[in-house]
Amino acid sequence: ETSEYRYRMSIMSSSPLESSLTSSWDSSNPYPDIHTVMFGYSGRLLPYESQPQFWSKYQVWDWVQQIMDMHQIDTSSIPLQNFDMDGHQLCSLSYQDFLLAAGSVGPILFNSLSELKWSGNPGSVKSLFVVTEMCEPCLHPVLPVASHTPSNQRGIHLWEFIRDILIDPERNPGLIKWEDRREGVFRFLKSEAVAQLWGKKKNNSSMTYEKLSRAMRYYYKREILERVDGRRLVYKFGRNARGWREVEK
DNA sequence: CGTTGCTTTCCTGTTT
DNA sequence: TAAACAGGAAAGCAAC
Repeated sequence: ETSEYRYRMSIMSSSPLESSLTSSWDSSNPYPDIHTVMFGYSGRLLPYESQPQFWSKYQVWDWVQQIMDMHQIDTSSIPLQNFDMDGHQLCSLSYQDFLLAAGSVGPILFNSLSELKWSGNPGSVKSLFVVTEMCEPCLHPVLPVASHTPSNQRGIHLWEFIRDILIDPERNPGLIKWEDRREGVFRFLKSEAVAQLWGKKKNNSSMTYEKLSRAMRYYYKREILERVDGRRLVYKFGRNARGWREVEK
């Protein structure tokens, strides 16, 4: 497994991906550890680790955003809703489909996907072993998703929506990151993307971080959130926020 | 129908 | 300077 590991690392180190990842991971830490470089945010598995046709729709989003980052394109310049699909659907898109979905960015995404289709790692037993060894969520399994994704209850609250993205790193496409897991401190990495996703949930295509953050500020009074001063895009769960701790119930 | 809770929208001003 | 932060004010809306 050592050779495969070195192979992976050499790919990662020589690509623009590394700088893209480390800069958005934590600007205060110039020396990201192996875990960070290999798995990115929240210990999640990078979509590059498997074949695109098997990506979840969250991994598709992740891929789109990382390609945009690599090309220094603002994520908000294309409607991410157009990529609300899983890897299988993504792989069946034509060049024309990409043009329609992403305009001038379409060809970039199309070419990137074409490359991945050819060089995609089949996902061997060894790579799965490495993932199991290093993936934090595997060592500390989160509570069943069903208890947090209300199928019977209508109308999810914003803070629950944020929490559910955070506690399920597998599905968190680098949108929000824990700053201090135990204390419940977290930071928005892609504020506008989170707003779009929230808007999608509420069937509101005009949602922005500006408006989302106003709702977040209302949570301070209700002690669902606590203030974190001087740190942009950073929030902290308060005493009235439930279901975010690692050991809770 | 009216109330209530939770936003959503808009705004002006301040801070980073 | 752009992006966030702060809140007041008021509208929207679904549940009750």
